[in-house]
Amino acid sequence: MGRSPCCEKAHTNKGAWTREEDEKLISYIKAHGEGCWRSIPKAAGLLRCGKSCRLRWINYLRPDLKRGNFTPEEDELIIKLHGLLGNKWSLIAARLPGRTDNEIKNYWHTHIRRKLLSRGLDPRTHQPITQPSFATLKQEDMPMVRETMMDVVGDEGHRSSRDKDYGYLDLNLDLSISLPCNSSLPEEYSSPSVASARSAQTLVVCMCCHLGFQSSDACRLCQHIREPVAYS
DNA sequence: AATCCACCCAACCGCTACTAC
DNA sequence: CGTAGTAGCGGTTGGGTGGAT
Repeated sequence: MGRSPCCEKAHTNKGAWTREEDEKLISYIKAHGEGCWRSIPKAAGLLRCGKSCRLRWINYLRPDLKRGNFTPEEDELIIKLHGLLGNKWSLIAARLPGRTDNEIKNYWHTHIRRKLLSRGLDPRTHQPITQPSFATLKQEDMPMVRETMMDVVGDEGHRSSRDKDYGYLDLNLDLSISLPCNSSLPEEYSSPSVASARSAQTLVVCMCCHLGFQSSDACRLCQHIREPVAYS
């Protein structure tokens, strides 16, 4: 059983918004707030689906949007945040006041990707294209890496309590993540895939240590490794 | 002047997460 | 606990625009 459509497609406009539609949406939201998007089109007298209204408001009509070119500082911040968060455009946008996820996503694909490539960096991994990188890791390696990452980032994209305590994103956003490589690693970190990463001489950095949280109780790796990881 | 092509960006689509019942 | 409705997210598309030929 499929889901019912979000709106009556036969009676909705599609495509570019007109000035009149914009004005109707703006005046309605100014008067009533952002409430229930599904009901807004009818209430505002628009022949659009709620989804379309939401996108139009968030990406274009919101009064707090900062239009215009990205500054070099914003560029660098986007690059660093993307290195940390990946394609989580909404999380990246949350740290760039006045910018939308859609805007950042477009800007990434049109400008920053090329900028990274020109620097010899893989836009997806942020690693030098000639060196072993995330892209070389096997799929089965990813859950542990992801879990380690989530230990620091927290869920729902909000700052975790540790994040609040340390304000880590303001300290160091130039992150690199890899699999552990240490003879004292517990068995769970001694899988064949880890061994293969070692043999590839991948640069191994515990994210918590890299961020300056040595021996943090929050880090599962640090719970096992009380000595600093030997960097290659 | 006409055509082609690459680029940009607004908007759409499909999916997932969340919430209420 | 399962289902349905809704909001939000990320990937993709397509129209507009400007430069090159």
